[in-house]
Amino acid sequence: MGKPLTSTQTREILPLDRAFFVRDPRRVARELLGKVLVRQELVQQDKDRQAGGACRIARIVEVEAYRGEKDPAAHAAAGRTARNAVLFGPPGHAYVYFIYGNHYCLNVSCEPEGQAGCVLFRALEPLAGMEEMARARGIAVHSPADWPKLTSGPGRLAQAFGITRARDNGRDLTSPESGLWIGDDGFRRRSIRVTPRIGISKAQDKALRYILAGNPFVSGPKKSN
DNA sequence: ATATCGATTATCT
DNA sequence: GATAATCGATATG
Repeated sequence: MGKPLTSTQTREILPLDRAFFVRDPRRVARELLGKVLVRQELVQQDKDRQAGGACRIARIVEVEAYRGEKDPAAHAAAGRTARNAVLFGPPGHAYVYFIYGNHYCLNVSCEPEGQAGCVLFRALEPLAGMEEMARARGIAVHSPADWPKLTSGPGRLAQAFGITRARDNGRDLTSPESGLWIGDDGFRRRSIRVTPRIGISKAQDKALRYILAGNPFVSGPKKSN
């Protein structure tokens, strides 16, 4: 691709703390742009936690905010159920749901416990572990031009990171110990764009989709980027 | 480039 | 029984 991508340099990644997620999901969504999602299994070795297995890292470039019971398009709109219970629990945890009989989608819970706001991950820019992502996706990747097929779209990124409801629903995304977490690698984003959400049938007028302007990994029709 | 459609199942009415 | 925060394939301009 001829376009400038966000940095792929390897630097220390610091996990986000719980307080980051104790805010309105619109604010959390905006702040999550430019952060990274990490899948890194940790194994017990002697008395230390060691990194084990392939490490997958990707930058968050597109998210949507869902506003709990105030939001007709949110899964929590009708109150707490068995499916959405995580949304009403503590902030910073993974809410994973299964959709269209085919795909998983990843969200992170926001706001204080008892309030059900969340942020949906819609697209990522792969930074490391692309071979592992391709294997998880079941596709061949021949060049960087194929990378968007790994993580552009909520179903795709979940599959690339091996995320399922059975495995990851309720996982604490603030701790590297959990093997799936969100961190800050020092990247400083430039402009952000806000648009209506994609793929919903209710509350379509509200602008609650946040993207890194011009990033080639953002999903959906080009005009919405 | 845009449009339409089928797949496939957990969840809720 | 209907629906759904999607994807990939196919058709058409």
